[in-house]
Amino acid sequence: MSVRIDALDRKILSALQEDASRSLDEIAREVGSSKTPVWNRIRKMREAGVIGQQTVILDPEALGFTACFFVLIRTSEHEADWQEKFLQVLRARPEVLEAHRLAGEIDYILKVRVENARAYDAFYQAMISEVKVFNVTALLSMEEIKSTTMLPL
Amino acid sequence: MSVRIDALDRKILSALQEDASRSLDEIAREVGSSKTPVWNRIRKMREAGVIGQQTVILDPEALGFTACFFVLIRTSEHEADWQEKFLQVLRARPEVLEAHRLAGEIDYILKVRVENARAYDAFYQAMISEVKVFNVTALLSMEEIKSTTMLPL
DNA sequence: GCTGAAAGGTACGATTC
DNA sequence: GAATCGTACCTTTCAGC
Repeated sequence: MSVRIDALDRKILSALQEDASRSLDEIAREVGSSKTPVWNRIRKMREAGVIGQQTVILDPEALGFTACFFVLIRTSEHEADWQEKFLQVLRARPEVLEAHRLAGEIDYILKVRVENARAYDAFYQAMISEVKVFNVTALLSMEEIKSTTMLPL
Repeated sequence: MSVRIDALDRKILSALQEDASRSLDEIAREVGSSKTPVWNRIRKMREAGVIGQQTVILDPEALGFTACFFVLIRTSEHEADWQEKFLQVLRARPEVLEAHRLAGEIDYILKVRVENARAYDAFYQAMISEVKVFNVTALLSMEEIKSTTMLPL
């Protein structure tokens, strides 16, 4: 499951994060190695799950997703059953891009991307009808200052 | 700049989001078209910026980024100069994966990925030394329930 | 663990309808 | 707007160092 990641691995990961469309040759040149070793390392890291999904970042605005909310949730329920149900609901809803369970007063935070405020309300109504929550605060994003998936390797 | 996105475009985007490593042939088959039109549409959407960076999702835990914080920031400063400085600071810091300017009482939210709590404190100290903020609340993630970059097309 | 080469597949552009 | 084809390049494997 786990792998030792050395300096060369980190360089490879960094290059892939930046632009996964480049050829092995280019990446090998950039990290100061050659094709085969780079390819073997990538394969191993894929198998180990260090490298996950290969994807493409789309422009949400261009596709009509003009509203982004961060949702702070408090609950009075802390049983395992309730939590399991809640996680299922979150995972099933594609507009929930991120969900974290938190330490402290606020129990959960969600990042929700939708077409507009009405679509958010539809999501909110659907969520509270499926699972009981104590308090919900929605923070509306006015401007996406920064958004990256790149870890600071 | 902007493009009309039709149903076929959406299918293509959806397929690319899911797995950008597949060949044109496979994608064409999946969306019910053939290579050339699919390729032309992808090229146009890339040029228009609808399709952005092609990347790889890495496992943060496997790479030692065990701490994730959501940071709620209030400021007393609302002049353009201050804001410009603040944005520069956020954009320059690679541990800030997301930053949004918000409507309402809380002015900004950040998502910060770091090695551990000590690294977060280093980030926090650095940030407040560079720019004046009124109030900062850090929410510590205990569990990443869900994390995706895929828009619900 | 690295190098080099070889085979099969793939992207991309030109051309044609 | 879509199919066919050709070339250059790219991925993947494997034998030898």
